[in-house]
Amino acid sequence: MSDGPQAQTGQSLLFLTDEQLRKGIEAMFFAYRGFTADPDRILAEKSYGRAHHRAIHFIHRSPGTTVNNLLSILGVTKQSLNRVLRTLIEDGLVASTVGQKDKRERHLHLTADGAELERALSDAQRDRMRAAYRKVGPDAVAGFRQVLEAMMDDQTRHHFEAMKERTE
Amino acid sequence: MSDGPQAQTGQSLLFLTDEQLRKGIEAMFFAYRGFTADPDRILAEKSYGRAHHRAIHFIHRSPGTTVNNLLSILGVTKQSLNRVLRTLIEDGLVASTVGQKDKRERHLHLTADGAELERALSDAQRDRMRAAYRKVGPDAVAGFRQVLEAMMDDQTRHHFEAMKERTE
DNA sequence: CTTGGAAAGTCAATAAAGCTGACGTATTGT
DNA sequence: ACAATACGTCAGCTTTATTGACTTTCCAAG
Repeated sequence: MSDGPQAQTGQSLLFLTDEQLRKGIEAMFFAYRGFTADPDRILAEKSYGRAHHRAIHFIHRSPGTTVNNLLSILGVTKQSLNRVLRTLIEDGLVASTVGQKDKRERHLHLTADGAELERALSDAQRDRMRAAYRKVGPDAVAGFRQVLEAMMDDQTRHHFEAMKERTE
Repeated sequence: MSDGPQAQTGQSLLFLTDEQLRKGIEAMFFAYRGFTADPDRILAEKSYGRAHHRAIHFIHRSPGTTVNNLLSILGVTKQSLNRVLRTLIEDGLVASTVGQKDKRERHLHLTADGAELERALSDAQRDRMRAAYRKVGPDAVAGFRQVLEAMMDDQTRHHFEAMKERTE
């Protein structure tokens, strides 16, 4: 699998042509679409959308998070998140409990059903990612992660780093 | 910048934990959002959306492409694409010409104005990607591209490969 | 203890972008 | 001649987002 001039190492990257960059842009577009395809199918069956998936994902990763916190991570408006959150709570996938220290806050957790759905969704994505990782090897994976982090907004990277520290 | 256990090379990848995979999933989410943020701002000014961006991008990359071809690349319905295409043609960014060989086909091209907008949009993304590439170096970039390609659907990768061959 | 502001929830209106289904027209190919 | 293809379009629907305005509850500072 020859990968074109940009894989020749070192020097060639100093001549980053628009064409090479454009291919990176497209790879990002196509890969992201493939990346969301599996969960989308599962979600469609339950008539949920990506918004629900994102909420479930971040509640799973940060149990007890507040609505405001979720808002700043997801970068959407309160109204948008609330519509999603309401259906998840009604359907018994997410539990909302009043804060002990600050009673204005609601702390969000996944219920057993919610955790089950989270599992199904992330299994699908993990399988795809695991397959990709296995295919290309650890060095490529390290590079992948480095580029992704470098492409994030500063504020976004801050969210990401903060969560990394919690678990790594 | 230590990058956790998965950067330790070789062996560690055989123990791909769910946590490590989940971080890859999130990095993908955050990076994609950062990646589309710049063009989104430009598009919002002209009251266009991402759908317009995608159409412009692929018409630029494959000048003279037909509607059906664009449909299969973008993976949307005829009606969805048509709504976007109509506004682009009305606004004078895209030209649609009747096919010479097969007069049922319409061949799509960017006008001067269309090319100008394409340039503005891709410049924003290229700058971000160039910055990321410069930051992490050529080996990481090669790995990045390899993982992205490995994550695509087979059919999608076929689109991507086909276009690669045209230019590389 | 009052009051300002923060956290959350909600109502209404709007928009972008996708979908399905049904049709019509021009053109091609069998 | 006739079926199939490529395109365009009409109508109606859904999801996901937006903004603006408002209420309730609650914390904390003056």
